[in-house]
Amino acid sequence: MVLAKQLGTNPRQLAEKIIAAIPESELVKKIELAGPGFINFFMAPAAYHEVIHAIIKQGDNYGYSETGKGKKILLEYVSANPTGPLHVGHGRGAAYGATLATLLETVGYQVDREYYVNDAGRQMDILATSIWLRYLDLCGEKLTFPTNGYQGDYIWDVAATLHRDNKTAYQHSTDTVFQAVPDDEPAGGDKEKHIDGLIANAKKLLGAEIYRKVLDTGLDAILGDIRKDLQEFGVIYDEWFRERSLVDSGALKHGIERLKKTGHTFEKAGALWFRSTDFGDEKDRVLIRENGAPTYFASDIAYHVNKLERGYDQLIDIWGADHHGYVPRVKAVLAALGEATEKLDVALVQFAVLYQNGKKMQMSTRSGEFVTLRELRHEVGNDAARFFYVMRKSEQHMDFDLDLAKSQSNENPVYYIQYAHARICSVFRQLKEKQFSFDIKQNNLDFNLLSEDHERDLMVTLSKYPELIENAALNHDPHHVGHYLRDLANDFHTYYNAHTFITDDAKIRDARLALISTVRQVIKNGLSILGVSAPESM
RNA sequence: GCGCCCGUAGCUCAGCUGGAUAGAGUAACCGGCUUCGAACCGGUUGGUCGGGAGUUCGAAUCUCUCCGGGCGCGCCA
Repeated sequence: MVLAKQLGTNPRQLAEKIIAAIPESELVKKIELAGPGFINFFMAPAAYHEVIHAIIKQGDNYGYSETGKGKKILLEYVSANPTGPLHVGHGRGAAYGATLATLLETVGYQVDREYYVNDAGRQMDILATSIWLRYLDLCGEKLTFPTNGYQGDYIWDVAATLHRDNKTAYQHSTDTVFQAVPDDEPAGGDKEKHIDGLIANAKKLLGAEIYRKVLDTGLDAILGDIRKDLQEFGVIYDEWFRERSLVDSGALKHGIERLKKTGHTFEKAGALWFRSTDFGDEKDRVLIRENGAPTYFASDIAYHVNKLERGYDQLIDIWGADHHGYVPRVKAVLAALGEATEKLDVALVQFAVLYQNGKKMQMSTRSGEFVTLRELRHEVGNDAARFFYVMRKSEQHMDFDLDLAKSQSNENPVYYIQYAHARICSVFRQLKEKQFSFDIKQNNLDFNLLSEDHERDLMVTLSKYPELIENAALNHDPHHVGHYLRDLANDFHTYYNAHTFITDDAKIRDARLALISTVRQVIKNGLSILGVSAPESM
């Protein structure tokens, strides 16, 4: 139909010519012209049998390909600020990134997984100060906690550790701590100026060394918690890249220098700027502030330069959708450096909007109001959480009903798929109990006996798996895998209810057992990509 | 105000590189267990694909515009 236009003929006539030109094949029973110009191929049964042989032969590797062979990808994901525990919003990026990484490996890419740790900058100062103020409270000081401080309970935990290990060694009177600090918002002041004043006093009173110790106590505790959380969620990393290391290694300076050499930087009002508008950004961006401190953007430039210099063919960043406005300026950096901007692919993951008791929940690390990823995992289990997250297209806004997730976990299609797997395992257990035996490797299996419609449907679905994986990987769309597995499980359950596998006819029995064992294999392979277990019973 | 993302069945979502009567789950109703696990299966009901215009032989899919929702527009990160 596409060609017809170019050839100036109508689609049906062209289709007839094409059909006439197609050579005969044993695998094709007949070819038909249909509708506005479709060509339908009716396959001979033997064509479907190929897939069973392929799955038996390839086993765990069925679905693998070498499309990306020799190509290296760096995938950076989650990278949440280490200022508090991961919440359910981060879980989506974690599940998406982990699944995408596995998918890309499945189609042959070499993938390195990386977490960028923002352990420098103002957020860290606010964290350290928040901890110290809670510590002072534990020392018996009476004080009003700043509006802009981190108010979560985990801050108390860190403060308690600090107090236990150091007693009152870092105590200062509330008067001196709040000396010359501008009023907080509730008192009619500016909350930003208020917290900045407290930070300045903390640094002055504690001295650089102790201040750093307070900060690191918090950073280590929180980052350690994040690592453990992700690990338990089956989300792994090859590298935890520290923002601080950019300064220590000179990479920050190096990144700025490289950008300077392109001639797209300039100085204005005592600051160093990047003329990102040369490359389509909305406005120019500051690299080095008037006070000499580099911006977060400067660090990020250095980080991306570093990534590029490590020799990757492709960089993938997974960010929360709230950072979408940041994409043009990072792309502008690549353009300025003469790199192809397509080399960096930023995947924006939309927020999960949480509902509890039918009401929308607002989450904020700062205010301490959030549902943690850990709570969710403990409530619904890792498998259900992983599957639920990755069932939705990443750029789709997602409604997450916590009550539903907790109370009726059977709503999650993951159980439907796992059940199919467990059911097949159960059939093989039954087989043993009934004193039958089955060897998948026997060479006298006769798949011509698989003549039922349900069996053909199953074989067709199974044969689509490798192509599905390829598409899901290359389009960065892991959600296709979940939907496919649901369809496969549905084909199986339908088959199961319609026919008996363990029959007295050994030939039919063996053929059917071979078929369902390939179904089990594909379910296992697919769930494995999603980071979900394939239980033998449930 | 400008920019990006989203809008498909009562609800939660697929389908979007243009193709045949728009699909699942769930909810509602009907039916199926003496037989390999009923956490299952079959069926019925349910849709102006947000509205409008355009391109095309053909539009949920591409373009424009409007409406509705989310997010972003710092010498914060």
